Amino acid sequence: MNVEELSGLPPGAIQHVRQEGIEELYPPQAEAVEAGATDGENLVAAVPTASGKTMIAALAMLSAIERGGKALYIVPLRALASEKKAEFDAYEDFGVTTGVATGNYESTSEWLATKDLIVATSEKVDSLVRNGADWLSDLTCVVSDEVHLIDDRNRGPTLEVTLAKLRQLNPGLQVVALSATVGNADEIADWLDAALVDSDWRPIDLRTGVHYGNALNFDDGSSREVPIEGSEKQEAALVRDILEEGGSSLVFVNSRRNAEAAARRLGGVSSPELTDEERTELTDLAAEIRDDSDTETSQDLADCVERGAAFHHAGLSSTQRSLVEDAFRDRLLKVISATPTLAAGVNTPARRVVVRDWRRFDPSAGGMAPLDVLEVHQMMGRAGRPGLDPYGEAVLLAKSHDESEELFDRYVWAEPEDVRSKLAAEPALRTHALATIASGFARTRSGLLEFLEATLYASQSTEAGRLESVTDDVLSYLERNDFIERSGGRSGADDDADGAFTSAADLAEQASREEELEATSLGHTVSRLYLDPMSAAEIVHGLEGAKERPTALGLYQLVSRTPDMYELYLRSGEDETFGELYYERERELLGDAPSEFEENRFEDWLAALKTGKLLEDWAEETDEETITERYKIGPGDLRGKVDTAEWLLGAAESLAREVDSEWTVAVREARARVEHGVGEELLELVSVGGVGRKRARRLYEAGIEEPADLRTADKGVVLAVLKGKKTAETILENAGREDPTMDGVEPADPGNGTILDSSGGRDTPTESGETSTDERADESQSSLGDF
DNA sequence: ATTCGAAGCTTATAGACAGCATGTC
DNA sequence: CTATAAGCTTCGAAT
Repeated sequence: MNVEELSGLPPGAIQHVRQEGIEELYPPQAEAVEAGATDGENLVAAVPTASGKTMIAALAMLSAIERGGKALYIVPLRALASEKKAEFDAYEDFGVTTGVATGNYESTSEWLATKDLIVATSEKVDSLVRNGADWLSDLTCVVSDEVHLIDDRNRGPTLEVTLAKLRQLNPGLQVVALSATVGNADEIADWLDAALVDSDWRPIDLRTGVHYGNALNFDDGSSREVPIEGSEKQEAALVRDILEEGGSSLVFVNSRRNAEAAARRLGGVSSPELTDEERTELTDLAAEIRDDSDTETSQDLADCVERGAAFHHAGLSSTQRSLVEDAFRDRLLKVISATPTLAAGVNTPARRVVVRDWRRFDPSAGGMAPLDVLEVHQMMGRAGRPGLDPYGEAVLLAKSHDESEELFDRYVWAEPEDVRSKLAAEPALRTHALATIASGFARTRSGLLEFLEATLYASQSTEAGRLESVTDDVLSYLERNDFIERSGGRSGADDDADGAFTSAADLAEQASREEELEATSLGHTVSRLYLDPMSAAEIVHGLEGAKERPTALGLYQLVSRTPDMYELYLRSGEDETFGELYYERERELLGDAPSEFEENRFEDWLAALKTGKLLEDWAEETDEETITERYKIGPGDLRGKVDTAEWLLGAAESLAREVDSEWTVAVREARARVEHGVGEELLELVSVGGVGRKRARRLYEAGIEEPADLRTADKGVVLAVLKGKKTAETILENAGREDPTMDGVEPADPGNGTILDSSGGRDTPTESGETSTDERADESQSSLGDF
């Protein structure tokens, strides 16, 4: 189908598509159009990555917008949200505006109402539904990208419930679900009342194979000799082999450490192939990476990058991840070794993909468990860069002939697994049952069950009554913890828990005499805050049990033990370290500690203490390098923890207000301290624009203790402390100083001179610059060892 | 004695959404 | 209870 044949798009859209160099639609795209994608029909497109899925979505969204509607594009990752946003921004040429809604990249709800197309994470959409964003009812088209993630134990139910809610909210809504190729795309299509486009077609040929010995054998029967030289590893031979032809590669491994070690080795392969120009650019890139964060991980990454290789995992900061991804896309980096982060993330295609490890540690399996076919296929799908590579190659590594056979059977020839709903898991249902009741989607037990009937779970469920019994467990949990109330009707729904209802009439009759379920004020708050009810219960309980003002550590440990915080892992020997810390600071901790004899629970408690201690270190201005080294984590982990703590403590503050806790202020202060990473005494300074933890500390040491001091302090001192003239001016201006200019001001040593502006400052205490730089340095030295 | 390397033993294990209101060094 | 690579430590052989 030629793009000229498309109808119903905004004027200019076709021209835009042609400017992108697209004349003909890919077969799956044409199929999607024939299935009614541009006519508002529901559609499930199960097609490989990089086969033009976004185009299918775009055609549906643009035609919906042209008909006067509004479109929503749901993505699983924040990084993908910004990637899509950048892509859709080009539609502005023909008058289609795009907005983004994610947790950290914020647009106000009113502002989103003015946009034609909105990109959001599934959680954000869920949250918007809970908070009743009124523009949601204007939606006429919803796209769900990577819809197979419904299978994900943690986040799948959110997507599933959100789609069900949007459809209920908006009966005429067009749903377009984009999925990787999965076993049961037809089931998903049935669930969504959608037409199905199920295709293996790819714009670039993908050859998959297994490397064993010196040979690379492909699925089409062809083979290629890839000899191993000397003591090099298989993946090194494969990377070298394709690099000699000018192709880049992506190596997937199963742990961070392996990713780093592999990148170090692969640098030896890429380095000799670099041109002088590339070397210079890579040196700059390495400098940017070191600049972003001063940690060992950054150093290691920068060292690899200088040699044309990189590793990629969640320990990297988001900046570093983007730098690596961009440089790889620009063909500056020749090889990346990555954990699964890269398989599901933003688009980073390579000529050759090597899936080195096909087993991963999984404690629930008691050891190494094989990866899902779907996951391996997702990795392999990264092979082949449209327009750059003649074909893509995906290679698995075998160490024996038997393994080679197994890999062919298990992954090369195998069909991906079915997508199975995980909604009946109690943690998921706990959250979504509350949200569904709180936002008025259901008012009774049977109403809730009726709503759940509209989910994929119900359409897949084989175990009759399972959803019902989990629902009852969850409802009684919610009631016990004061998140919902039952009123009217007969008391207790349990008496009919075992008799599954059969007809709609039964159901209606049951509903009519059934008690009402209503969220309490606390329940509403919890739902709106997007907290797991169990987290909320833990926090409320902890705050209510506090006899005296909670310390920062107490609050940090409290939020760290909620299910919403991904705890740090307790390493061997650390149970002792943190056991000691626990006895030392037991009094600060909120709530009841489990007994030491309940081993698992006590260990969780200590793991939360470890996480809490990390947050305390951060709030005591310990530098990034020290923390990452002390806890053996990457900069990305630290920022992630701080971010989550900030969110949870913000929520905790709302909860504290809700239950009239007397510790609201303590919570707020603890939150502000993690947010800025500073001690209590710097909280005021840090509120001035341009002043962060480092600058605040230096200003404080120079005797400038609060924003008011900035307005009266000697400019020379300020300049000496803040280094840059421009920085100093901006900060003084932000502090509200009348005359912030630094023209003609010379840096003045605060140590032996006056701190006050000689021309008449007011009440700045001269004696307060006493915490000397040396003292602080000593402090951080000694705290290094006390672990 | 010193150095180097193979062999044996120990150790540790992927990812990342969310409130609210604005901006680090 | 299922694995595996990396990174130590140890031990032995070659220098």
